[in-house]
Amino acid sequence: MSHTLGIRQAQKQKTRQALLDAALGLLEEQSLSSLGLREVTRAVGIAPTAFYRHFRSTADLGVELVEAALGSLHPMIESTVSDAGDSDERITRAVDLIARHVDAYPAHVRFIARERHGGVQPVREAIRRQLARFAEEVKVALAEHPESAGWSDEDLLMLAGLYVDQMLMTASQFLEAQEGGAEERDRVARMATQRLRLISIGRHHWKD
Amino acid sequence: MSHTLGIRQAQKQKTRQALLDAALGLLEEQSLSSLGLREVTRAVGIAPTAFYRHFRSTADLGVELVEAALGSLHPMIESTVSDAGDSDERITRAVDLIARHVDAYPAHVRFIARERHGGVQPVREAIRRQLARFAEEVKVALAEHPESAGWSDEDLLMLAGLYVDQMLMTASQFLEAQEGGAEERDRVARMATQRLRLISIGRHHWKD
DNA sequence: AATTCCAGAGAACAGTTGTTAACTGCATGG
DNA sequence: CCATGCAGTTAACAACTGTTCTCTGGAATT
Repeated sequence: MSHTLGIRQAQKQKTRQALLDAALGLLEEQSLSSLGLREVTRAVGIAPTAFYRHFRSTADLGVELVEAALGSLHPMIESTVSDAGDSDERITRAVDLIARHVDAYPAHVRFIARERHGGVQPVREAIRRQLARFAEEVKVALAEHPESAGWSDEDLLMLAGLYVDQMLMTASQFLEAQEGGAEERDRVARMATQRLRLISIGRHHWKD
Repeated sequence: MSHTLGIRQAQKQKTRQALLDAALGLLEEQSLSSLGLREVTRAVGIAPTAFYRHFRSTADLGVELVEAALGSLHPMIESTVSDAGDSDERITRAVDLIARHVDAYPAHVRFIARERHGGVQPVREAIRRQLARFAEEVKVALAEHPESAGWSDEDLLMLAGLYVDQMLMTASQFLEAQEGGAEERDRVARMATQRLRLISIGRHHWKD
């Protein structure tokens, strides 16, 4: 159905993706505000000037990285909240899902955690917008649960935001624990599980 | 009682403090990993080489900034948790305290939020250590409350960590809302209050 | 087949960076 | 009062940065 895009545009998208990947790699040990344009092109193996064919600046590249990173996170959120099952097993499954995601896309998680409060305003803004969108989706999903009867819209959004923040926090903690041994990761998993349990309990007694 | 420290060491500490302050100012619109040594000395008005009389590198300076920033935050934590009073008014007072702190030391708050997951490993480590210390203190304070009867040590630490993270999160949100109008700050305050309420409810029903 | 288009190369620009070395002047301790 | 110590200066280094302009080769269009 999609017509074959031509050799030309295909190559362009290929080097463009290479730039994004290289940047993500370099950002493992620095922040975006110190990432140099030449540094990225050197890692890809193209001339510095060719960078401008794809991005206006490294900040621009950063904004696109936000889409990529949070795009990969998006399906996870849905399956975390919307799915049914016992409350406790829903929680352990969510934590497990986060752990797997961190293992699969560590650079994405690191990028979001780092640049959410980072030194590049447009990137912060992009992350903030996407996370607000996530929270909105979670809110809608929560509203369908029977436990949410009598909840105000604002309180539902509060809870959704709490879940989203908690998810990011947990992901970042898994990332830090990645270097450490398996017992360190287990500790993070247990802590995160208990946090979610406490939130869940608070949620069920909210109406009192 | 403290003997007068001499003109010499006094001047040294003065320019040293000037370097720290200048760095904190420059870090409002960038991250530590892109902060240049020359940039800082230029802002202070001394020669670049004089920097080495005080710090080995900008990362070194960053570690000292952690002590300064979290030192100012330390007394706040105590008065947040340990003080008595009705649960609800304790919460609103805590949120108010956070808001005041952000107004008083915005650069400190920004620095911690930014560098907690930032690109400079020694600084991340320093922040992590200090926050762990905070959580430990909060845990001890919580253990004294009558509501904490029957809680395991690990669960108490989980709750303490949740409080600390929540405090930082709220502070960072107040900072973002600082540019916005008063209604934006009110929204943040309300959200934070409700989050703490939910956590408090979960805490009281934990034993079930 | 002839023409246009455009991703990437190459060279050059004015600045910037961290770090070294050898210095100066002044407060300090003997 | 004189010798030492040391915060800060000056000069110079090689290496790096973002950005502009001009050029080229091959795919795309006509």
